[in-house]
Amino acid sequence: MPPEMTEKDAQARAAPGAKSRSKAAGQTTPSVACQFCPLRMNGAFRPLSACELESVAAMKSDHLAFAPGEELVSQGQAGGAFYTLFEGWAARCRTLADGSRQILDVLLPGDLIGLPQVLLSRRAHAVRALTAVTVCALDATRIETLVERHGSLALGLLAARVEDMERADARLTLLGRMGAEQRIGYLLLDLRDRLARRGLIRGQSCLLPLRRAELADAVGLSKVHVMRALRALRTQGLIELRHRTLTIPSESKLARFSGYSYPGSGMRCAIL
Amino acid sequence: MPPEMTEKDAQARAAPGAKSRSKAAGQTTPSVACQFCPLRMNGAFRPLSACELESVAAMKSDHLAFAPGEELVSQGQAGGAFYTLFEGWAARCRTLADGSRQILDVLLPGDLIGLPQVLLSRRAHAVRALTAVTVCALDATRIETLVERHGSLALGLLAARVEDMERADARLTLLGRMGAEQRIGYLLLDLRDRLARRGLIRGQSCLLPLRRAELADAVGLSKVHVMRALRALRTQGLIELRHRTLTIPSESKLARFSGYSYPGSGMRCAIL
DNA sequence: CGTAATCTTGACCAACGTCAATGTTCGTGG
DNA sequence: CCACGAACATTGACGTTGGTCAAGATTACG
Repeated sequence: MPPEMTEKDAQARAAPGAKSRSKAAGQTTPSVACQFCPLRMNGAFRPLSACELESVAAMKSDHLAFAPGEELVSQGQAGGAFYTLFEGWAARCRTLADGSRQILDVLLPGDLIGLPQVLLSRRAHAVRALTAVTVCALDATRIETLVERHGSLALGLLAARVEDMERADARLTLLGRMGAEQRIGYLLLDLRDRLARRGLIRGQSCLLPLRRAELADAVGLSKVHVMRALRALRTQGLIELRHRTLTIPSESKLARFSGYSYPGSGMRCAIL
Repeated sequence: MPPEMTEKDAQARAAPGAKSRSKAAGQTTPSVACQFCPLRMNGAFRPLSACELESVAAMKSDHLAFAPGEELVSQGQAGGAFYTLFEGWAARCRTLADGSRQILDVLLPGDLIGLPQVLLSRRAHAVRALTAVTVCALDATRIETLVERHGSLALGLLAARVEDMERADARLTLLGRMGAEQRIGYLLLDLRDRLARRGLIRGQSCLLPLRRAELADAVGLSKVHVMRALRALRTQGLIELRHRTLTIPSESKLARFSGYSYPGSGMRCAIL
């Protein structure tokens, strides 16, 4: 079952799409104040009191940009990068000794990046930009006072982690007990749903910047088999995916097919 | 890939080993004070200040016993069971519509049970006793004041969740990118290691109460294929598993084989 | 317009699931 | 203490899912 890698694949995924781009890692760009954060206005975060929001805003130290393919956090070393993803897509992923890769989760705007390093001073996985990305850099040292001062914010942060854990459980079940077509269907629905809840899409179509190889790494299949599953789903009229555009004609139909169930009134990340 | 189920299997796993046992669900048994908790004395938990320990001890409301096969928490409904596993083994697991089952994690003494219900008022998975089990029942309503009063305890709780997440990531990689023998080897090492860090085993052998079917549900394989993998591991001299007794001659050899890496100075659950 | 990356497909092979039959262990009642 | 039966463990034979290889079509982008 371990899908081995060719020389070519390995070098392709080192920086997909990014060739000789001169934009270097973590460029500072014009900042956005938390109080006027469009994500927060969209209801992507749980509502905060004025006082809490002030403390959160004080944590933001910078606004950085990364090119597609760049690593925001790399596997193995210690250190304290701590971000909120503001714009674009990223992936938490783990690379094995044999070069094969598992995408642990796809990160969307509003998701927190780097909590493990902050709390555990260890990083078992990397975070890589899938598209061009901007992030809010957070001052990790302030998290202690934040938690001490705002108990309800700490609870919210905890609840967000627990919710992440539930999503992780769902993915585990997906890989352990479900077939290729269901895996793909589930992943696509999950992404669509998360985007929708953050007010980032409207119609029944949306942009899906993931390549086939990345889909494969996310659901634990080979690139070729992902193709087969996609074709099967298309044949059944469940999805349409061409030119990076995903269309799901009937969300409920696909949900039934892939065993996806809608999460409760989910508020996601706790802070910006 | 979805391992379907026979009629017989389904009814077997409903209450494995427990037939007409009269011991009912959640019997109260003699309690143990947190201050003298043997687990804490073994260093299973992160050290607490006297003040913190007092608050934690105040949360403990009862000490309950469950028979093997009983559900401590059942899938789907709302409600606030909140425990620390004190003695015995349990499993978080999710049952699919077709009757197949995924074990999301094996719970050992010291692990927290029920945080999702407390924080999310939703339970996407059940928790089932694998052996006879006793738990410390916690008063869920007190968690808010606990977090507000003891910031460092809240951070610890958060860190423990993040650490859990890392283990979940490892399991995902396991199912997505590794073969049957590696999956089994990894699971066994992980269990052994967690037991050892809590001072629950000493030699190179230990009791492994998991049945073959449960191993299978944990690593996303069929019962039969688990057998094949076990045989292969035994042939290679990596493990010996007979009569519920697991022996790992060379931990480092098995670790190398299965891609297992030892976690940092891990302190696990934050409270009792 | 040309080159490299990605997508797509077919043919073939390995890993894993399913079915079914036979031992083994263990608890229970005689 | 022994005999019985019900889970549980183990194994072989065979079918299905998914991986690998390799070639061509299409797209993205300079």
